[in-house]
Amino acid sequence: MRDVGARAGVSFKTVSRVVNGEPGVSPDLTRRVQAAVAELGYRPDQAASTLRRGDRRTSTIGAVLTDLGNPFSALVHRAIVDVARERDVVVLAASSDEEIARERDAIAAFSARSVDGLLVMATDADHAWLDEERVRGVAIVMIDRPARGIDLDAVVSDNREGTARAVSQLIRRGHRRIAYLGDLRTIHTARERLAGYEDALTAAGIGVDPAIVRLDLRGGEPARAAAMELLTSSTPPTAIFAGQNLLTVGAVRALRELGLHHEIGLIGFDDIELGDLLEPGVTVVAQDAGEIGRRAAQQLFRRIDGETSAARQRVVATRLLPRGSGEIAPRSAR
Amino acid sequence: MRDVGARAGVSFKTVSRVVNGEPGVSPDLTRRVQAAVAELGYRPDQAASTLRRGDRRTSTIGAVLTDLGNPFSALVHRAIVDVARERDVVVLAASSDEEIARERDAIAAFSARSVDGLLVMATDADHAWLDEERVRGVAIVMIDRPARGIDLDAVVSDNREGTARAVSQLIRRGHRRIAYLGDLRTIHTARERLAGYEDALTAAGIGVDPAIVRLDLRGGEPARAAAMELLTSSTPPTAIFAGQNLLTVGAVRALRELGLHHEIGLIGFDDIELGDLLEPGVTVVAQDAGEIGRRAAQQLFRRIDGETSAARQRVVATRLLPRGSGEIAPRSAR
DNA sequence: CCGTGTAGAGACAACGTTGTCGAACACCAT
DNA sequence: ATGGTGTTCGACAACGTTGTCTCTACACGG
Repeated sequence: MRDVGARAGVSFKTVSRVVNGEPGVSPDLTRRVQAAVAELGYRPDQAASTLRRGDRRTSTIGAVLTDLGNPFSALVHRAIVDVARERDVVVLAASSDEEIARERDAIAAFSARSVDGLLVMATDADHAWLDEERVRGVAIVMIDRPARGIDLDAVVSDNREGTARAVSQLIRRGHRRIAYLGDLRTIHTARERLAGYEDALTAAGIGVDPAIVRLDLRGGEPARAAAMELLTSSTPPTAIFAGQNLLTVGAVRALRELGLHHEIGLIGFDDIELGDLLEPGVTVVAQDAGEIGRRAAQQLFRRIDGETSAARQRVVATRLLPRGSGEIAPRSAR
Repeated sequence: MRDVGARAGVSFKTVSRVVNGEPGVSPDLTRRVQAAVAELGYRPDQAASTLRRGDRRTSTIGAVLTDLGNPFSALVHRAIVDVARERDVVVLAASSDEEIARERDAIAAFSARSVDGLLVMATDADHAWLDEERVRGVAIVMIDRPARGIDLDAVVSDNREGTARAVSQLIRRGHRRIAYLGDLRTIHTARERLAGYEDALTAAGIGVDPAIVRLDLRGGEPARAAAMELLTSSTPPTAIFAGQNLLTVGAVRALRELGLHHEIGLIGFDDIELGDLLEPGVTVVAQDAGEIGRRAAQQLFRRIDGETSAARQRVVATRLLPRGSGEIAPRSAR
């Protein structure tokens, strides 16, 4: 700035005025300063500017997602970045891999860089410590899962209802013995989906048989193994509900291996790519990842802009996409 | 810092020393300062620190990818963030959507925040202007595509060779009439893959028939339409090579619709999820997205650490994954 | 012709931090 | 007792900006 001022024959303060479009600079000087800026390739330092300015805004937000490589997180992230771009805000992102330590490290790193806001896909732990950040003036909105131990905005899917609707459909088709494959019970959404499964069975007057409920499955391979075991047991299920996208893929693999993909009903939670091209197509409860990211980001910016209403949980509806596998009736009902 | 100093009964400079672990502070004072830091919940301001420090490092880098929601970009991004995390560096990310204006906006936004380095999946335009950033001291490594008009490090797939190998395999199976579906010719990798296709045909003494080469296809639907047209023409191809993941999906859909998926050969560039579960499995030339992101990030940090050797292009090998569709022989050769 | 108002520009301080220097003090050898 | 040498700390300036105040010059009205 000093150099630009020297070149234009003005003080550096006048350069500041021109750069920020403040009124009260004569057209003549404005032109000269702009020329000098262009010649020297000067660009203002945003960090120094925020340091001095009153509002202390960095126009930067942070997003902590479970796994940036997972399609669901990736779509959420993309939506966040798109909303942020409209406001000339940039986004820092990190993967927590469901580990609280990583999540805290990421938030600390973002906080040290004075982000204006945080979007967090929370691991399963008490999040009361987030209050420290809030006190510092950081806006926070939870994504996909509410926070425990602190009252914060959240944007989530209707995990429980979506799952219940899907399981009810299996029941309507005649299934009575429906197995459940679930992710880590420490994950809030996994618990919600399990509850939805139980809701549907209970509502239909069918008890929950713990023998065909397999939980804490982490990824496709454990899910495949669990499904194999269930299907080859003496009292196999006639349908399977898989509570997460990778688990659904594992179940598909097991059904293929056993040649049962046209016999056993299957519905998965969360869409899987090309699910419609498989034989049969894989029926899923699809989440709207883009909508979740978008609404969370919008809410975050409302908070950053000073909205002070009570924290609120917003639910984004899931959609049941019938593609074949979920419409298979049990042999007994054909 | 001032407050912490007051509380501990020392000057704020001593607090700075303790916080930064500088030697020469008595154990007694160190303890008192640490206690005060904890009590007040003090955390240093990274921006102010960088402003004052000599090296001007922000421990922040920026990544401009084509589409953060696309699985390929997402995996690259994830790998970058993982490498950065080991060095306590955070990552800003943006989608360019192949638009040069968006790319420049993103880079300008990152630059204003004084990133230490940039990773760029370049749109097809002259990138000589990137020199401005380099002059400012920003390290730059190109991802997936080299930069035009400026000599910069790059980490890319062996698009041309990978495609040639795959097309050669189709030829070995007996195919003579192999159609090509390609993305925008403005994209560097799309041109390389097309060249690989031509290489393989030429090497086998088969001419390139422009009638079965369809270019500038943007996404799955145009690809499906093009494949439908080709397959229903009077002289249809016996095999298809699809030059991008979404185009491959489009081709699969067309083949399904026509019931030709067990008749016509198909190989796609870039892996598609569940490609192995389709009937037949989809043979692809798989890129190692994680490796590309990892190596690019590592090279970037070497530059940030001061490596000054000449710019170099690194090639990450692709792998041909035979899954069925690429091993179908033409009717004439059965 | 003088006083007053106003536009335009610069001087200065401050944001939170770190680099540099020097002051105060303790300790040791002479 | 004297001088030298560390050790420990604080005062001060500076990083690149912006907010506030002040100063100058000029136009205008009475």
